[in-house]
Amino acid sequence: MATSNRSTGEALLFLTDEQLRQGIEAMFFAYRGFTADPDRILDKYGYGRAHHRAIHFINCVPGTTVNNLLHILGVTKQSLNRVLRSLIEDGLVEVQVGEKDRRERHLYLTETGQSLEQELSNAQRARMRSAYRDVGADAVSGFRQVLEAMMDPEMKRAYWKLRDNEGTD
Amino acid sequence: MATSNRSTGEALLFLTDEQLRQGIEAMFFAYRGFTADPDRILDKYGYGRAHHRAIHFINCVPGTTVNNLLHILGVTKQSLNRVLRSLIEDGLVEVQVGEKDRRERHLYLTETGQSLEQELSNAQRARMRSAYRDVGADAVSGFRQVLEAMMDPEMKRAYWKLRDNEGTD
DNA sequence: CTTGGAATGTCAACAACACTGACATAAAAT
DNA sequence: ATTTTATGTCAGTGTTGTTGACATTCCAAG
Repeated sequence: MATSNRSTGEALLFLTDEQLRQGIEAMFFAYRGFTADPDRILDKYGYGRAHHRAIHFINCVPGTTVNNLLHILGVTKQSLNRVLRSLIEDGLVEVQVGEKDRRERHLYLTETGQSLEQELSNAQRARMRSAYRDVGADAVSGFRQVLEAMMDPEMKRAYWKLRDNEGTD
Repeated sequence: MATSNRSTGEALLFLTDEQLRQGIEAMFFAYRGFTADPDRILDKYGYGRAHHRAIHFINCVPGTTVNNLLHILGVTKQSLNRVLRSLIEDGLVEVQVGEKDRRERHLYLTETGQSLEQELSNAQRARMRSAYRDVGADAVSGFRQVLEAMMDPEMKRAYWKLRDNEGTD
């Protein structure tokens, strides 16, 4: 095996291409599991993953503007607009024109929207909780560290911004 | 320091909805980073993520059949076929009719295909390697454990089957 | 050997959701 | 008054998933 140079410091990080490839595949299969439960629920309502993402972050940052959501989700406004339109038509999302800047549209989940958000995130959390329980707290900490290290710097900022919001706002 | 307030030391399972939600968002943002580099490369050649997945697993299990690939990727044969057709036309994948069962098509990467596979996986491995180095071996182990625990049982089997193959075959 | 069913793979059409580009509207900023 | 910003809309395109229909091949029962 490739772990022949155990004595040197480098060997502590088993960074063979083989190990890295396994990480890549684990990421692929795990993400499938990660989205499987919400996908089944969304299908019932005729929605897709794009709707889920919008609902998730509107719930997370109530009153967020379209532009803000755009940056978090990393899609074009045309793409987001299609999704938002259907959510608004179906009464899951409410729009409020900004008071200070009346160009802005602030987005909120209605009660119906919140209930779908609950249904979706309950399913997703259940899987996450079960995985966490299987492996223990130390593994979870490592999991989060690696994920964060894998993000683009921009995304890392968005991620932290969301985490700050919920503490202060 | 921005690193989380109380993650490392405690052996408790902090399974609050809030902590789980952060895990969900980390997964979302990290997967974006995970696919960003290959996506840029694929774009140059006019391919998409589906092509990447096919190339990856054909490289991983040379001579695999269409049906086998179908199950690994979790798509319909029609969807896979479109992708395979373009890869074959472009000379990246080679098809061999099965000797024992001539209904089967065995898939192999050509030299051109292998070189694209290298380009793609080098980019993806570079990010993975960098993330691994940032966090250390223990965190990596935890990362892999959680990912595996998040997979559907079916996918976990596929994941292990791939890891077995490369040792024996 | 022939026939019918199962397995495998291909072709065609369609839907979801991303993209770009062009344009419209309204409001804020200069 | 003009420019910039935030948002929304229309049209067109591409990738990737879906279903339905069909061709090919194998195998087994008659």
